[in-house]
Formats: sequence, structure tokens, C-alpha cells
Amino acid sequence: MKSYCEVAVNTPFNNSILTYEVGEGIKDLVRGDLVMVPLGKRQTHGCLLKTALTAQQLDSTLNLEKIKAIDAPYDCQLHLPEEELQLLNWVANYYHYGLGQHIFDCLPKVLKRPRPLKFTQGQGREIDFELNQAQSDIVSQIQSVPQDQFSRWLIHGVTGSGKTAIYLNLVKEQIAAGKSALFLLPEINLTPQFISTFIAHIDAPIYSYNSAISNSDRYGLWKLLLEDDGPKVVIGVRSSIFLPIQKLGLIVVDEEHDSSFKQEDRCPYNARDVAIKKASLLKIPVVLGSATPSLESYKNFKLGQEGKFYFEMQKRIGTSVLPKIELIDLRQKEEGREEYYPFTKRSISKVKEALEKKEQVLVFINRLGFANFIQCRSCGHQFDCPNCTQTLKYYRAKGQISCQFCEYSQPFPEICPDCSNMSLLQKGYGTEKLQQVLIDNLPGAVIERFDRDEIKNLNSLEDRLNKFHSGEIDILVGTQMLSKGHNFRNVNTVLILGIDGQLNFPDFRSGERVYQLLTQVSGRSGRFGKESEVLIHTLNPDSKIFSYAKEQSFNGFYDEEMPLREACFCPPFSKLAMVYVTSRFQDKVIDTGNLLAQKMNQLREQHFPKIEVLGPRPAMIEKKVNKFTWSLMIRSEDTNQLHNSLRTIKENFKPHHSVSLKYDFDPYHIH
DNA sequence: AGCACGCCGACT
DNA sequence: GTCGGCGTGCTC
Repeated sequence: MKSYCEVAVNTPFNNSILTYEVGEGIKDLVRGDLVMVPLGKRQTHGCLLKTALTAQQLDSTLNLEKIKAIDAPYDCQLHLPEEELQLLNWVANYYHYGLGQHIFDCLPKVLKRPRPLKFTQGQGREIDFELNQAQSDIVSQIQSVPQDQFSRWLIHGVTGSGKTAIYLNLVKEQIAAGKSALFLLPEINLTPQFISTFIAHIDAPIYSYNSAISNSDRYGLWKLLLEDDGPKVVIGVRSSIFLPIQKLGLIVVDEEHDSSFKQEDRCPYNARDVAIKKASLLKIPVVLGSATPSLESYKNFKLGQEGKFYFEMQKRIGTSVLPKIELIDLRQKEEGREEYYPFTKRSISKVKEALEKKEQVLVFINRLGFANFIQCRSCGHQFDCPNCTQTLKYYRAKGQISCQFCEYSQPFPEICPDCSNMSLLQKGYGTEKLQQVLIDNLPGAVIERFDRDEIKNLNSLEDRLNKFHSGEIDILVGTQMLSKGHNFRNVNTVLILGIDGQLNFPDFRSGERVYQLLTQVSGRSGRFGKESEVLIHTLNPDSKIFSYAKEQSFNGFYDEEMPLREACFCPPFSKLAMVYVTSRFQDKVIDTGNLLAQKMNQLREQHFPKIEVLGPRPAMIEKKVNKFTWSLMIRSEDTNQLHNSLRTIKENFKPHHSVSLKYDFDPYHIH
């Protein structure tokens, strides 16, 4: 009597769940075990979902003749515990992604001879500072609920209000109870400071999991977690939510609003939301923290439904004071501004003042390069990428204009190829340009950049930060990279440029992002008692966002933004899903997009009246690396209808072979 | 996504 | 003749 199994296979098609015969070599394996799977003419990996199925239990449309046998386990000493498999399965369904593919995206690369796993033993020192009233209230409230039940908490606390001490106390409590804790951070460059705090005070091994650790450590940690259920702390980025930590007692998600928790390629999950799901499956508390919660979390928690708790911490601890915010009105004309454009007389003199006081300065701009694009003064010709709908950026250090999406680049042009005019304008500015303008205006000062072009790995990151901390560098010009987490003792002046571009970005979250950025950046300044200033260059000084930032109005932004979101029926008042249609042929993309919209509208009329179909429309960047993308937005207040409409499409709508569809549920960046 | 098959034009 | 481009179709 033949026995069959269902396997989540590492392949993109058919939801990745396929049926096989149970061969002799795997007859003792169970759900969650990994196997070698024959697929067409090749072998790939799979994970057993159901075993010991009889022929009668199989889908009747399957041709039994065609079912192959699986004979070999995947010899990697890994398997997926039931809870992890359930979480992975929930994620695959929720985000409309293949389970098998997602499983093998999460699993580490298997090595034959892994090196011993590196980790740090915490020193478990007593906490040598007292919690203030607000902090200890929050800790005791979180500890007052049964720790073997699902509960969720949001700590909305200004930068410097002491969230870390709360996390530390909660984690210590778990370790003392013999359980483990998972601490999620949005970005790897925030890891070092938390690690050192945890090492000092936690009496347990501490593991980190992020893009900087080796494949060997990745694999080693997985194996260790499966074998060892002793108390430990894991500090990691997004993907650590899928680590099989046993006896997990607490999940903390710091900076819960951060977009880095959302995976943009492969399975588009949001680790913050997955963390909440994981906590509910494991029946444990999950604590989110942020100075600027996402509107989703704010609405979700502040309503205070069953099992959801919201805390506010408005005061900074110790000597730190919130900085004074000044708006630099770029509409005002200034004689001779070319010299220091895009700065102003005021902002340059503020920088000079700071340098004279032997203080350091941070300058933020969310753009790379020297000029955003090049245009001919005479005929208006722009230099575009041949492979992408994108202008070429000028990088002066490289002497090239190049595309930010593909490999294309060419030497900086001397003359216009259309009209041979020699006068080419450089439009828009990025970090490279700001650095140059500052060098020209501040002789003797050391000015360095802190952006993706300069900081390529953790070493260069630490190197540049150390040089800044030690005073070798006077001014750092950086992108968002510089805005998160770091504390600089000697910085009391911060400049922000190019914020208008973000304010006017055509996305319902642009206001939220700017508010978060301003708060974040302001937090970099004046954390050590001195008076500090943030200077924002803008053409919209009347924008409400700035006045909330200026007044340090804690909830003003939310009170203003929430009704706007409600009026335009945007999240958190609706759920969104994107469907992206991509192909090398533009006509195929447009045809498929229209067909899809038609089909979707049909579904709306017949089955899912609460969904709304918007589009199709070309993606923000229609052509990237010679592939065209159009998108459909599906919106609904009814999550089930939204899911079911996508599922129906996935099962019944088969586009032309050259066209691929990608789904994004709860999108963050909309392309 | 791989991988093979099969149909066409180009070339030692 | 056959090499190889890529369009099409299949994978339990």
C-alpha cells in the first residue's frame, strides 16, 4: 500500500505545495522535516507538511502515475518545529507568497564544516540606575499580566525617554524565569549599542542575527536554537522573527514604525506584524516601542481594545533637552547665494558658529550624488538612462553620470548630444554636492560623507563614526543612514535639506515619514544637556508638520493626520494590497493590467462588494532594467474580502508567459 | 525560477 | 548540414 505526503517545495509555482510518494528513505520522517525533492529533471529542497496520506485522501485531479517518490532526507540537521511552521504558513498565506519558497528564504545556507558559533556571554550586572516613575509603572504593568498569555503593548516615548531601560528590565525578568527573549531592531547599525547594554546587564548568552554575520554563524545559530532551550537573548533584524527560539517568553520590537521591518523583495512581510502573530501563537507578550509610532499601531493600540495597551512617555530623562527647531525660508531672495547654494547665509553662519565653539555639525539630505540630473541650457535635453525611466545622476568623484537602478553609466558629458551646446546645467543636489559646498565655504574644516556610497559595510560604518566621535571630523553630511540611533556628545547643530521633496512625495504616508524623520533627526542633537538647534531648509515653512515638530507637540501630528487618513480612506482606515504586473514587453503589461482590472471588477460585482479596484497605472518607475511594471491597487475595509479576491486571482488568472504578477499585502512603499 | 524542446536564421 | 537564439510549456 503506497503512502503519500504533501511537501512545501522550494519553487515559485503552484503555491509551491506538491504531492509525492513516501519513499523508503523517508518513511520515518514527520511534518517539519526537510527532504530532497525531485522536480522535473532536477533536485530541490522541500519541507514535509503532511505525511502518511492514502491515495483516497489525495486531490482527485492528481494523476497518480505522475507522482514521484521522495527517497532522501535533506541532510542538514535542521527541521522546523510546529510553531515555526505554523508561523511560516500564516505568513505565506497572509502575504500571498509560496510557502516552500518562503521557508527556504528563511532557512540558513547549510555548510558542511561550520566554524564554532560566536556569541557573547552577558555579564548580568545589577542595573545601576533607578527607573523613574513612568518607567517602573510601565514595567510593573507589563509584568502584572499573566506571562503565559498573549498581550500586546505599545510604548510611545520621545527619544531619550528611557525605553531601553524598560526593555532591559523586561528581558531580565524573562531570563530569570528561565525563558528567552527576542529583540528586533530595524537596522544592523543600531545593533552595537543595544548589544553592549545587554551584555553588561543580562545574565545569559546573547546572540545577534543580521546581515553582517557569516553563513556559518547563521547556520550555527539555527542548530543551536533547535538543540538548546536554555535562556538566551537574540538581538536581530527583520528575519530573526523566524528563528526557532525555544521557550520564547517575550518579543520586543523597537522602532516599530520603521520601514526596514517590511521586506520589499521576496515575501513582502512586515516583521512587526509577524512578531504580533508569533506572540499570539506562542501566547506571550509582545512589546512595541517608538517615538513616532506608525498610524496603524497608534490607532490599533490607543483605542485600547482587549489585550492591547498603550503608554506614553513625554519626558526625556536626565539632562537632555529637546532641541529648538528653526525653519529656514528658502523663498526669501538673497544676494550672492550662488556661493553657498543650496545653503543660506543663515545656515552657513550657524555652522561656522558651531565650529568656532569647537562643536560638531550634522547635515542631512536624503539624496546621493552631486547633481540629480543634467540638462542642456539651450535645448532642454536631459540625460536619461537607456534601460530605465530615470535621469542619470552626476557623481563628481567618479566623473560619471550613472543610473541608480541599473549598471548604466557614462563619462560626464562635455556637450549636448542634441544641439552641441556646451552649457549643461546641473539640477538638484545630493550629499556629494553639500560636502563640496561646505568645503568651499569652510576652509580648514574636515567634512566627510555618511551615505551608501561611502559606507559599504559595518567596518567603514564604525570607522567613520569613531572618527566623528573622536573629533577628527567636524561635519558629517549624511542620508537617513545617519539619522537612526546614534548619540553624538558634541553635536548641537543639525541641518536638514531637501525635505520638501519628501513632503511633496505622492504617497499618503509622506507626511508620516517626514514627521518621523524630523523627530528622529532632532533626537540626534542635544542629548547631553546643552542647548541645541535643528535648522530645516524649506519652501513650505507654513506646513503643519513643521509646527508640530517645532512645538514638540507629542500627539498633534496624530490628531491632524488621523482624520485626513479617514477622509481619503487610507490605512489605518482601510487595508491595501498591490498587484504588480511586470514584463519586458510594455504592451503585454498594459494588456494584462487592463484585463486584471476587468477581472477584479467582475469579482467585486459578483463576490466581494467591499473591495475597491484602483488602476491599472504605470509604476512610479515604469521601466527598470528594461522591464516594464504597472500596478493595481486593491483597497477594502474588509480584510477577508481583500485576501479572497487576491486568492481568486492567483488561482484563476493566468497571464501570458512573459508576464509575471507580484502581490504586496499591507504595502509600505508603493511602487 | 529552471530546464527542455522545437522552430527558425546564420555560418564553419 | 548543425549551432544557437528565444518563445512556449511543464514541473507532484
